[in-house]
Amino acid sequence: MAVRQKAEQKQQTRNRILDAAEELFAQRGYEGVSVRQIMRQAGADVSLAYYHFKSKRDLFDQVMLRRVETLNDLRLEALEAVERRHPDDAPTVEEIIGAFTSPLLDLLASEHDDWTHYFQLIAQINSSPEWGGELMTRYFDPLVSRFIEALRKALPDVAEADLYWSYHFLSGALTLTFAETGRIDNLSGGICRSSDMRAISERMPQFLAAGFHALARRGG
Amino acid sequence: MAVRQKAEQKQQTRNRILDAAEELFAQRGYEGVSVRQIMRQAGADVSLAYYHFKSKRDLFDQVMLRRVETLNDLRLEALEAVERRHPDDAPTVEEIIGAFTSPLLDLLASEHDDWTHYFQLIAQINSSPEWGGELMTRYFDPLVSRFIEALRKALPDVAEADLYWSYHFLSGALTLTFAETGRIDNLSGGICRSSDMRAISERMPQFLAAGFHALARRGG
DNA sequence: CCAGAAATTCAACGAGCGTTGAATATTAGT
DNA sequence: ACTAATATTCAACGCTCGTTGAATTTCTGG
Repeated sequence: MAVRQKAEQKQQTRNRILDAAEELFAQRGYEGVSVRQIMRQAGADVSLAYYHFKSKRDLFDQVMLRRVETLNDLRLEALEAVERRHPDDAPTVEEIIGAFTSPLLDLLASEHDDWTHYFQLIAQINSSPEWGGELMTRYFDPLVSRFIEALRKALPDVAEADLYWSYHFLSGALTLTFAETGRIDNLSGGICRSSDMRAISERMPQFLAAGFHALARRGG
Repeated sequence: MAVRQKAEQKQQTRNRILDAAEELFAQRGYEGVSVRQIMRQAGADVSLAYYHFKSKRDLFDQVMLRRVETLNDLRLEALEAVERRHPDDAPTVEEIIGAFTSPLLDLLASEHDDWTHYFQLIAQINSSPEWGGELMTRYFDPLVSRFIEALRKALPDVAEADLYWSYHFLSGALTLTFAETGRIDNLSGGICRSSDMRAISERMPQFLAAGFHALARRGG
């Protein structure tokens, strides 16, 4: 039964290319990596990249798209689970932020595939003027708006501007943390490790929820 | 009196090159910009770059170095001013964070030169695995350690790990905010603007100080 | 088993890259 | 005014870049 063998192989190659591209883009950025380097790492000929993808830029977009739906679905699911646990009242800010962050931690702990490089890539995109505004908006806006709506319910008296700025600070803390640059390892002299997801999940939602409440008090 | 004319002109050219490099590196990253593009924007010949600087990488390092001392001095000065106002007790967390952030706002408001691109560049460096760990440590570690020391005094019962993680979240929020990617403009539909420094200075220290206190309560 | 499709390789293009050494214009010291 | 030092330009090097079209191997359907 060698049926469907070719199509499977094609997907497999395509994924090997995407894996290599994801890792290298995450490490050195879009412009810092050549198609030749990607294909060398993928163990395939240069021109094969242009059989599977339209251009270098298209390859980059497909790297982004491959995982974004999974991520958004998991986050939405986590938020809905939290809301189901509160049929009458609103969930707490900390619970909502937990639903936003814990899927990232779960994915990093997954055995099937490695999300490390994907999160590093998003971190770089997010703080780049060239890509940050547009790409992040395109891929994450609907989901983020959904979370902000939930946060608005949890903080009924918060001013709109305070809500968006709070989310912005959250976004910065989140992306730097998952960028895993090793900065905190250096700075703390080894007390903290970038890769210590347990330490992060125990602290980040608490830290950020307190920030949200502090700004919400401003308006009320 | 045309004395010293040549040396002045040299500094002027050098600064034109640094200005162009700073802006382009900030927009498209180190690898995304060629020496030729920089020199075109500076209005000078390509090879002049190699008269003033050893290499592209050296040019990049000098872009970093040109402003880092000014920035670190202002921040240290702001911290010491805050401490002078508290001869007996410790300053509050919010005051310390204010000393860390307000120099950035002051510099952005300065008329003499434009710090926008420098902060954008640092934001990208900070969240890049390639540069983030090492470069940030090299340029900012002594100053940051000094601030962490002040924060430790303001939060006497805080655990070391909580302190470093809190600073890490602060660093993420800060760098994304000064990256001015326009993300918050898109997301908020115009309610918030990346360039609204007043809105930032009114909110960021408060938000972050609340986070520090929340984690400090964990240990105590 | 054979034809046609599909996946992969080979070879090359024009362009831009970082960098250099020699030539030239400009200024400084005497 | 002349010379030496300095600042800037010109021309080119070898290399890698993104991309393409044709050749070739590998699999599929009848």
